[in-house]
Formats: sequence, structure tokens, C-alpha cells
Amino acid sequence: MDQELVAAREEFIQGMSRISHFWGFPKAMGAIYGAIYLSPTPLSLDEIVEQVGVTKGAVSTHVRTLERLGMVHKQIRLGDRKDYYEAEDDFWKVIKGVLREREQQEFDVALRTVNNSLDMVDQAGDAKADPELASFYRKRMENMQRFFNSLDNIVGMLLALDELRLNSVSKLFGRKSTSDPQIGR
Amino acid sequence: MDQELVAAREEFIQGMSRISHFWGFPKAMGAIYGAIYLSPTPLSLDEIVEQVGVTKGAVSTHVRTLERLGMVHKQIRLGDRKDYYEAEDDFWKVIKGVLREREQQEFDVALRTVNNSLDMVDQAGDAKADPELASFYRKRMENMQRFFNSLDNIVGMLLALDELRLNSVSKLFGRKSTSDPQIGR
DNA sequence: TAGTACGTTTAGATTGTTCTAAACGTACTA
DNA sequence: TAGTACGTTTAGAACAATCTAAACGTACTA
Repeated sequence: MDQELVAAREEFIQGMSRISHFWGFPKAMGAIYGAIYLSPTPLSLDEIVEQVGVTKGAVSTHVRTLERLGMVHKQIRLGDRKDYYEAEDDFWKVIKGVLREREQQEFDVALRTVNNSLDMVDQAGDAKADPELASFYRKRMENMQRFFNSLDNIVGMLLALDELRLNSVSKLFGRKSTSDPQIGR
Repeated sequence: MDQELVAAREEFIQGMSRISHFWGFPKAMGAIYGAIYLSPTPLSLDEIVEQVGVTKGAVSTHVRTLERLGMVHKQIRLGDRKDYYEAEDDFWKVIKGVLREREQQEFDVALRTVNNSLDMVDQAGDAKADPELASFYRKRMENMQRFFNSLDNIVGMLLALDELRLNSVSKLFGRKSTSDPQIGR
């Protein structure tokens, strides 16, 4: 295979691992996604191992996560014991998957945490001394709570937009949207 | 000071450190922000150390980051060698600060990375063998590039909305927005 | 000048995460 | 039945991020 294409692929994969890391995922996971994304045909575990250069164990683990997020899709073939993976190439779906996961896992933990502190203030605060401080705490916490609820709603809406083609979100913001990339090559 | 309020504060601070960590920042940084946010008066480094329980060095470092992100504001007082910090309590501004930072630091690194790989394909690809693969690579990479540009534009718009009160973003999405929190207490 | 009260920097310890290597389980194949 | 080809799990190694403790720089104070 064309040596220069290999180089381009490696550059790309490396970029993906960087991006992955930046968004708080393991580097290898991004690299694996990159490899699958650039492959014209679905890849088996071993092919991924070969292209990315991490062990099979790691690939197995990460590929499972990727599937959970909806970033890759497993393909099984009759009479073939290997699993094959192909990439989801609709990135709005990818974002959706990530948000859904994060939203559930930690997002409303945040809400609950604030609610909880607020409860503590309510129960204790005005009973004893320092009612001023208690009411200040309450004000601040409620302020944050409101914000989290707004965020929560926005994310909820985004997740709900499905048939509407999430892509329209960008149109909604007017400017160039999906065409006319301006950081040119 | 009211023992129960202290407990509520500690609960809150702990929650902030968790959220901070979740968004990819050091835990202590979130805790520090939490302490400042809950204080009715600006806090000095030493007061933060006392409330959060990390060393002065760490506080010094993190507080600087927080300031760069616009999450806290430094206050200097004539005839007082201490620095005091108060929290930004407009979370839309906070988000703005974080996005601006991230956008610049890594966001268009992502773009550049893809652009770069694409260049490599363009230069090398069709010259030699495997023009099919080259064109497949090109297609995929352009797809991603388009997406990044959209994202970039959306974030750009968000950052530009300033006077417009970012809060209106949530109104724009219709549902309950800032009022009527539904995860009740 | 020496002493003190600050914030900052830095070397290295601590901790948490991610990866490797190897054992393992299962199912198919001869 | 033994052997092979696969994906998965796991113990612990390697690595990276964060924090501590202590040295440091500076400016004010006596």
C-alpha cells in the first residue's frame, strides 16, 4: 500500500488520539476510532491492533466503549468468528452518544449535589445563629441550581432532536454552517 | 460559626471538586472555586487554604488558572499585601471563559490536524497506486473537517453572544429554561 | 540591617489512569 | 479428544496528573 497514504493515516490517527485525550477519553480509544473511521471496510480486532499498535486487550476494551457510545458498530459475519467494526460517520450522532452518556452519569449528580447542600442549609441554617450567612448560602446555591437546570434542559433538547437532523442546530446559528470551511487548505 | 452551615459548605465544596474533575479540571481547582463562590466576602489565599485544605502552592496555582478563565476576580487592597478573590457568579460567563480557552488551545488544533492529514493525502495520493483509497481518505477527512468547522462556528457564535445575554439560548430552546426546576427539593 | 508576611516556583511524592502481558473461557475443527 | 482461533479479563507495570513541602523572591517593617 502506498507509503504516503500510510503516513497520512498515521498522522490522522495520531490527531484523533490527541482529540480523544482532550475530551477526557483515553488516547488509544481515539486512535482506534481513527483507524476504523479511515478504513473503507470494517476492521477486525487484529487489524486494529496492527494499525494502532496497542495490545488486543486494550483494543477489546476500548472498542466496547466506542460501541456503547455509538461511535462504532459491530458487525458479525456468519461462519466467521471474528468481529468487525465500522465507524459511525455522522458526528452529530457521535456527540449525541457522548452527551447522553455523560449526562446520565455525572450530569445530574451535579444537580443532586447542589440540591443536597441546599437541603442541609435549609434544615440547619435559620435554626441557630448566623441566619445571614445561611440565607447567603441559599441564594448562591439556588443560583447555581437554576443554571444547572437550564443546562440540563438544553442538553435534553439536543438529545431529543433526532429526526429533526441535529445538523440544523448549526443552521440555526446562521453563519456558514456546514459548507465553506474557512480554515483553508 | 454554625456547625451545620460548615457541614453544608463542605458538602458543596466537595461537590464542586467532583464537577471540576468531571469537566477535566483538577479537583482542587473546583473546590477552591466552590469556597470562593460561597463566601460572602472575598477570600485571601490563606483563608482558602484553611477552608479547602490544600497547600498554599496549589491554591496559588489554581487561583491563577481560575482568574484566567474568568471564574474568579482578584481584588487588591491598598495597604494590604494580601490578594483577595471573589467568584464570578454568572455561570454563562464562566462557560464562555472555559470555551474560549479550550477553543483556542486545542479546538483548532483538531482542525489543523485534519487539514494536515488531508494535505498529505492530496499531495501523495493520486500520484501513485491506490487512487481509490486516497479518494476514500479524502472523503472521510473532508467530512470530519466540515463537522469541525460547524462546531467551530457554533462555538464562535456562542462566544459572540454577549450583550444578547447568553441566557436567551435556553429560552430559544423553548422548554422551561431558567425557571421551574424539576428535580425538586 | 534583620525579620516578617506574603505569593510563586519547583523537586519529588502520591495518586489515579491506561496499557501490557499473560492467563483464561469458549467455540469451532480435525 | 487435542488443537486452534478468537474475544475477554486481570494483575501489575508504566505513565501522567496533581499535590505537598520546602526553598525562594520581593516588599514592607522595625
